[in-house]
Amino acid sequence: MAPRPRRTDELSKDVIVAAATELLDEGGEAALTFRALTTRLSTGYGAIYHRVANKSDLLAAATDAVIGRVVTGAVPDASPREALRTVALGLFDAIDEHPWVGAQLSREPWRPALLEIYERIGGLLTALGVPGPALFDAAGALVNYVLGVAGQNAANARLSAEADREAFLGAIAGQWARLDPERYPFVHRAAAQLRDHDDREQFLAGIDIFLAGIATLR
Amino acid sequence: MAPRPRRTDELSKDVIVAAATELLDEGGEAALTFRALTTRLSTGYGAIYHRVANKSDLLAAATDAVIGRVVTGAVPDASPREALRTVALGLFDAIDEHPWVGAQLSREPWRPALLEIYERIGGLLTALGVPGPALFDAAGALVNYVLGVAGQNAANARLSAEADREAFLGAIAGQWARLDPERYPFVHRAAAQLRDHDDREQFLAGIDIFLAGIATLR
DNA sequence: ACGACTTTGGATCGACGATCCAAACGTGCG
DNA sequence: CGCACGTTTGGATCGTCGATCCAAAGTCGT
Repeated sequence: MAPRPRRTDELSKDVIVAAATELLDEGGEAALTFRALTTRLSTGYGAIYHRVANKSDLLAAATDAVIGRVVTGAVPDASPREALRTVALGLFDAIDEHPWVGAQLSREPWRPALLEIYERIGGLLTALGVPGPALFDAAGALVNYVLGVAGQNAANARLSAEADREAFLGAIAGQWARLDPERYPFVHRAAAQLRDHDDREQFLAGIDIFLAGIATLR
Repeated sequence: MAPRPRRTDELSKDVIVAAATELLDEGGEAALTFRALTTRLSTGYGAIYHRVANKSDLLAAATDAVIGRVVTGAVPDASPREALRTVALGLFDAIDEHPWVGAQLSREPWRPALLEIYERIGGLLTALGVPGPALFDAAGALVNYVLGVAGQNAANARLSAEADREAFLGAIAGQWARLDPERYPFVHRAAAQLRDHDDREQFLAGIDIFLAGIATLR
C-alpha cells in the first residue's frame, strides 16, 4: 500500500464550519455536500464526521455563526424604534449575503440562532413600551415577518445563481403584466412596481407598517 | 419474458398529484419519493415522468391545488377587514393541514400558488382603502408575514411527525425557562406563554397588528 | 389487419448522506 | 528510549434517492 498523506494541522469544527459557509455562499445549499467538503479541506469523511454529527448539525452550526455575528453587534444608543430598524436591517443584510440562512431558520426554529433573534427583538420591543401581554404576540409577528422575507430572499438567491437576477425579475414582471387584468387586477397593476422595486426598502416599509401597528397596542 | 400486467385506466396528472398529496400529508416531504409513488399507484417510473417533469414540478402542482382550493373559496360579503381575516385564517388552516405547502411557497414563490395569494390579498387591501403607492408594500408585508408563519408551522409539523408535539413544545419551553434570566430576559419570560399559546390565535393577533399598521397608511 | 404513435414498467445510472474500519499519529508509561 | 493504547484521519462501501432510457403493451386511424 502506498503511504497516505495526512494533514498536520488539527481539523477543528470552526474550520469545517467556515469551509461549509464558503461552499454555501458560493453555490447555495445544493453545493454543500460532504464530498465537496472533503475536497476543499483535503481530507476524508471520517475527519468531518468526527467533528460534526450530520449535515443538519453542520447547517445549524453555520447558521448560528452567521446570526450570532449580527445579533451581538452593538447598536449605538438610539431610540428603541431606530434600534429595531437597525437590527432588522442587519438581519436582512446578513440573510441577503448568506441566503441559505433564511431557509435554515425556518427549517429548524428551535436552534440557538432564532432564540437570539427573539431575545433581541423582544428586548427592543420591551424598551419600546409594548405592554406585557401583547409583547409575545408582537415579537412573534415581527419575527415571522422577518422569516418570511428571509425565505423569499433565499428563493430569489437560488434563482440568481442560475440566471441573471435582474433579467429573471423582469421576466416575472412581464409575465404578471401579461395576465388578464380582469382576473388579476392587483397583480397586473403591481407588475410595474415589481420590476424596479428595492428589496431592502420594501423590507423596511414592512417593518414600519408593523411598528405602526405595534404603536396602537400601547 | 413473462407478460407484464398493465393498468387499464389512464393515469392522469390529477391522480398523480392526489397520490403525492396523500404521501406528503402522511409522512411529510421526505415521504414523497418516486418509489413510493410507483408503489401507491401500482405503476412504474415511466408513467409518472410522462405526466410530470420532475419532483419540483410535482410539488408545485400539489401546492397549486391546495392553495387554489383555499383562495377561490367564496367569502360571504363582509367588511374588507373581516374578509381579510377570513382569507388569512383559511391560508393558515390549509397550511396547518398540509404543512409541506408552507415550505414550498417559500421555495418557489414565482409559481401560480403565490400569485393567487397576492391577488387575493392585494384585492382585499384595495377594498380596505389602502392608497395606491402603499398598496404594494402593504401586500408584500402581509404576504411575507403569512409565509413566515407558514414556514414555522411546517417546521413544527416536521417535529410532530417524530414525537408528540405537546411534549416537544413543553421541552422547548422548559429549556427557555432554564435560560439565564440576565442574559435572556425576554425569552425567559416568554417561556410560560410559549407553553400554552394557541398558534391560530397568535397568527390572528399578528394579522391584527398588521391591519392596525396598515390603517395608519390611509 | 397492420403500422404509427402513445402510454407504461422497470433496469440502470450517477450522486448523495451516512457508516465503518484500518492506517497513521501522538502521548505517556515503563 | 520504545512500545502500547487511545485519538484522529482517509477512503471504501452501503442503501436510497431523482432521473434517464428503452422496449413491451396498448390504442387508434386507415
